[in-house]
Amino acid sequence: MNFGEHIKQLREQNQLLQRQLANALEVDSAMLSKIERGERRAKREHIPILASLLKTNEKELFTIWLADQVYDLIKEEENPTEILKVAEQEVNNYNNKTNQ
Amino acid sequence: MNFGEHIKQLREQNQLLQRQLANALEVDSAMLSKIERGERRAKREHIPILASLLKTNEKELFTIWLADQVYDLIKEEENPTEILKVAEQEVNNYNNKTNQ
DNA sequence: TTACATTAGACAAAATTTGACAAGTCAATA
DNA sequence: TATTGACTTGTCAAATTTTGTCTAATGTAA
Repeated sequence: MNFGEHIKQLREQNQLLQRQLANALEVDSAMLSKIERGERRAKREHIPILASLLKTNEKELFTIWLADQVYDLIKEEENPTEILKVAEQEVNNYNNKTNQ
Repeated sequence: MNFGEHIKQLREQNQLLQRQLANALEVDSAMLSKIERGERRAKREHIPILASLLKTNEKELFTIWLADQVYDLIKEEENPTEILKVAEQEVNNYNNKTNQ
């Protein structure tokens, strides 16, 4: 489930209209439509507002939001999993350096 | 090992100067210095040139190059590993959809 | 000192992203 | 069939980000 679909699903569960979410985020509803379809990106500061309105966990939503951007970066490549693996090594490597 | 450090190491192994690599990439050497220090990003079309001059595997270098961008995206976050995990689920999910 | 390699800062140019607006589709219903 | 409301689409200028050069600085070895 990518970010946009996720938002859409939660929005429908909560019986909200795009217009209402859009209003809360201070964008027009065309913009929210784009966000749901992944044509535009929600802003970082939109996440807490969305989490609150959609009654979902903010950290989790934030994680999905960022994971979506990671996915965008690698989805067209032939070895996306390998790329993620290397990125993870970087993360672990950095953790080792700072935590010792 | 991030992309810049990697390039630098290979460059030194091959006893090349920044100026020489820069020349091949058609940028000035200040630019190559920035690339090595991660202050600027190499272009996609730089990768094959670098792989060739540095006598290293192009695909692998390309993977490191992209992994670096992924890492940049998540390194400041508190749960980078979790973000990668979610991104990987996306990848797998998409593979399932298209391969069945 | 001189020469050469590398780095740093500033800045304009280029590229990308953003978001509003207007017009469009679609479905429900009067 | 006309209307209304929800959502989508295309366009475009504005805003933001990224890029790469230039100049000056720093480091270093002869």
